[in-house]
Amino acid sequence: MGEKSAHKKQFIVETARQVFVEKGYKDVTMKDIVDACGISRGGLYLYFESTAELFREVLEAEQKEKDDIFSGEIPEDATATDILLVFLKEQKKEILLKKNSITVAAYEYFFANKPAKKDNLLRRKFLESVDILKGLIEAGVENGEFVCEDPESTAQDIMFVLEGLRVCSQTMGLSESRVDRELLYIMEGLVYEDL
Amino acid sequence: MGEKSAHKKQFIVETARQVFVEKGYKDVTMKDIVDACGISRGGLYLYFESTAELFREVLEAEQKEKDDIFSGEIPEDATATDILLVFLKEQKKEILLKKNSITVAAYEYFFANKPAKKDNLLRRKFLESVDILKGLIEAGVENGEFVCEDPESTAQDIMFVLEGLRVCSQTMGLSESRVDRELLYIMEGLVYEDL
Amino acid sequence: MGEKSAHKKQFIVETARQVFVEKGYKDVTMKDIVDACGISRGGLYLYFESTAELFREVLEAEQKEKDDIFSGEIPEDATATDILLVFLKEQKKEILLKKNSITVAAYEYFFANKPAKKDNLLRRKFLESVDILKGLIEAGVENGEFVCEDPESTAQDIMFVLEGLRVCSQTMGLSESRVDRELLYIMEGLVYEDL
Amino acid sequence: MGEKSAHKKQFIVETARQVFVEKGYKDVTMKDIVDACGISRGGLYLYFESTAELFREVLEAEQKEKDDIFSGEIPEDATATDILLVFLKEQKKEILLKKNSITVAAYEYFFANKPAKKDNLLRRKFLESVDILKGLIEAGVENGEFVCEDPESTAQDIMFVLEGLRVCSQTMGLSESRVDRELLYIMEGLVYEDL
DNA sequence: TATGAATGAGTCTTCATTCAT
DNA sequence: AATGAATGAAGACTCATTCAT
Repeated sequence: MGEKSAHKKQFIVETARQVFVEKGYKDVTMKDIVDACGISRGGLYLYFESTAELFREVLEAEQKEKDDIFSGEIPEDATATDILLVFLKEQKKEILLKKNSITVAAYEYFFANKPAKKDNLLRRKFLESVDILKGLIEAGVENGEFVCEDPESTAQDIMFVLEGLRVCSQTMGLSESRVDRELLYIMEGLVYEDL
Repeated sequence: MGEKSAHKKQFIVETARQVFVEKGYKDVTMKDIVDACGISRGGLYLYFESTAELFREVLEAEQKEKDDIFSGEIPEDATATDILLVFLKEQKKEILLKKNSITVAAYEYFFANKPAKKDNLLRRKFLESVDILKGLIEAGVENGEFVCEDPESTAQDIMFVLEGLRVCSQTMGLSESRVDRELLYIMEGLVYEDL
Repeated sequence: MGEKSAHKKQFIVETARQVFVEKGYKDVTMKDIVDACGISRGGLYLYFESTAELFREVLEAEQKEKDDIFSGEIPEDATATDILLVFLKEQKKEILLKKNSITVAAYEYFFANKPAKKDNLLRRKFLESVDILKGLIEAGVENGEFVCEDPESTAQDIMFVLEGLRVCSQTMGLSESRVDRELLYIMEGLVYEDL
Repeated sequence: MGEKSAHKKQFIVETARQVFVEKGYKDVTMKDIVDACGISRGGLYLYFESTAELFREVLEAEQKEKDDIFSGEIPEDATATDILLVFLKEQKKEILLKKNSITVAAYEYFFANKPAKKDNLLRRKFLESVDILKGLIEAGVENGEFVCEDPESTAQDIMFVLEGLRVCSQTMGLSESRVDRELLYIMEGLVYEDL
């Protein structure tokens, strides 16, 4: 595949992402992609043989873009609390977003397709996030910001809560205040002053 | 609709439930139902005009069966801790179940269909559960079993965690030990001895 | 068939008439009739084996009701001109009616079903009307009201014009003024004073 | 759509025309068209999304072919009488045709679909014909061939008669002699010598 | 590489008709 | 006579996929 083709492939992936964001995973047809991209049916098949393959590439591209769970800017002298707050704020934003998130499509995809554990992007991302959070909590404990006996479990707990918020937001709707309350609850479980 | 028809309708709902359990929501066609039930195409339409309507009835039937989140047996002299443990154990069982659960289908349905808040079964069930948990925690605090400053937030937190476990289990797979660890984490946050 | 059955049959025919008036002939299903009559599917088949048979009975009932083309009241001392005007006025009313007329359904039926000439109700009615008109014109000529060299051809011409107005009204829409103009044209061709 | 596709589209329209001629409008299914054309179901939908759309194109193609009501040959030195005779002869031919005419299908279509007046092809064609006839009659009056006080009303009258003949022919059947008699009646109402 | 016409399998939905009660 | 549940054939429509150009 030449350079030009690579560009086209990337273009398709980016365009397809929007389609998946808007329609989820299962409802997207090859025609939807073709129409959105303005290319021919045959043309699409030169690059992707199914929506499943295309979706996997969308997810991978997604990963490359934010290889860090902190897409926000973090100042040099930020405390652990600062960083955690930034992280939770970003998660909150994404959780409350009705559209423009690939979340629902990803759930739909992984409900139907169970890749081997090591190939499961959602799982990798989850574990990665747990790890980073764990490090952050340990740092906070170290410098006296946080109180936490089991940083790993706490990190995992936070991730499960976030996943719960995410899915609840998409299935039953969540008000901002309800999300705030939950995130506050998480923070209060960690910071020293509250005790 | 006579008595006989009512039976048939119930039979269809029960049979359809299995189909939804096996295939999720979106992949299920009227033909799948027809085949599973061994009835004619036209016959099914006498009772349900779409898979959506049928699925709603499946969910409602589901609700009627367990109108209480504690389907397990609870002894008269059970402590709050006992009851909470029973509840979490049942949740764990359901979370780890690969199949035989309508969970995935329900998620798929509610991703695609957003009923008004008061009609949203998932939401109703969630809030109901929060309420019951809250009562349980308050009772535990009362008699000195639990330590909890904000029972409602804690109850809600537990429910979000469970929802997170549920969706993670279905999308990335969860080992029993990981679930156990998380549930233990929840319990430890509540019981007195841990402090 | 007992007396009671005859009543029910008549009830079905009358109810079905309304359905045909509203939906034309081809779009009417047995279910439409069943619903309109509030009877059972099987029940309808006891009396009529198809919409075609039912429609024929509707037409026949129609005929019995107005066995005369002059459904309006005609005073004893009416002149030929008076009678002709009454007739044309009634025709005009029917022609301009958007609904409540069986016309379209009848056209649809006879487009698809060509009964033998003697069984063709539309034809019988047409010829009958020509005959009556012819007699009327002859009477008018007799007493000097009309000028007409060939009453039969004139009668037939009038009927063709009315049929043309009818079908044009239903396919392309006709304004009242256009109908008036045409009917006036017909009258002027007959009455003496105009020459 | 490329040149080739345009040909195929035209082929479908022409083939469909025959189907509509044979079965009328309402009884024609997409399958009928597909079978007649020897193409696939999906293929047809590439060009037309319904029988209604297809039928409209058939009508439009019909119009393009004979954009003049005089499809017959008219010699240079023809009199108004000649031309009118040619016109009526063609009309007669079409009226008496049992098949090969799109008439019935058009009636069925316009019974069920009432386009805005300016979009109603039947109406446009009717008014156009009235206009041409009016011009012809005026020319005939000018040179002494015809006697007519109101050429427009007369033209309209002729068109209503023709429409009446057309619909009667298709619903009750008309003998050639009956049509001849009516057309003769029309001519006699115009030409000078008869008075 | 790229196109887009073409295919045909699959699903949805409606309807006339039957038949056990 | 009357009911209405049940059937299955038939038509509408969509979609993944192929293939000649």
